[in-house]
Amino acid sequence: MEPRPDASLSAYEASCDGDADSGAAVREVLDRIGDKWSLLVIGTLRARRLRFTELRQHIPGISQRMLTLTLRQLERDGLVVRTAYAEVPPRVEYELTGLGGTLVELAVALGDWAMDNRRTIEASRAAYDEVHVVR
Amino acid sequence: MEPRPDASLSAYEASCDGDADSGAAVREVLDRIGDKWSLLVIGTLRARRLRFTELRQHIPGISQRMLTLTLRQLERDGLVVRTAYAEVPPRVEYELTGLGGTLVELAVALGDWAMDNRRTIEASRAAYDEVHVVR
DNA sequence: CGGCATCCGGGCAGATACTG
DNA sequence: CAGTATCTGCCCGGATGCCG
Repeated sequence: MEPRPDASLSAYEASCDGDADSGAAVREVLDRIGDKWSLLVIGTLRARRLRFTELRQHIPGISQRMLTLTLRQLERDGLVVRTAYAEVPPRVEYELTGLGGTLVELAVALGDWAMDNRRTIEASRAAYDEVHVVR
Repeated sequence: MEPRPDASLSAYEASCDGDADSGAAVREVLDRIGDKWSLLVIGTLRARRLRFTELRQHIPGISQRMLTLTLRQLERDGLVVRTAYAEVPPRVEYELTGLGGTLVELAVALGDWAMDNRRTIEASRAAYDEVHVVR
């Protein structure tokens, strides 16, 4: 399929216009970047390339396993490049690709949105629970 | 997707600057909107309020259960309002709140990004698999 | 129509141990 | 240091049935 001819036509609108598999494509990509860690990893790499352990320290709560798996997926999708140096001890660095660079802005924007609105969301949750709690 | 007034300080930077739980807050919110369906639901509601069944039709592949659960979470977070009409047969409509409206732009931007880059990503995956496939 | 309750299977993700 | 390998538990999410 050709790139969208009309820039004002969003993916959601396009997916309503009879292009059956474009919606599926959006979901497929959204599944990848919308998982638990991908956006966080991408956002953490916004400034500079980082080593595996550095990356892990900047993302509290991620396990070694999940960081490895997430990085493999991002590498496969062409969002991140992995560079291993033949040294002892080994050193591996990760950095964003050009494609990853176009996504990092959105990742940071989402992170900022989360920061800006977390108080509001917490309050909303508390209010909701106040009403819906099962006593 | 307007940058914040103090555009120099992103959430990621802030989370590196000693505010220990801001990173956790970002992850918490990202967990919510970064799940399988939330962004899709929000994006689908960008134009107008929709009934439950309409929503479901616009999001192929979502089960009734997951749509219900997703809508409950979004309602709890104050991103969506649920309006039930006392009619027979019953009618329930969902629409974005003001807060949800600020997020929908990011959701659409992500969807557009996914659409614009899906070819590239597919190619990257194919190339990666070509090298890494286990024969 | 728009749910909720229940069951259940697969895979996601943590913990641990081991390796180049 | 930067991973793999393996086991395991548990939660996500689909299917089904029932209800207001």
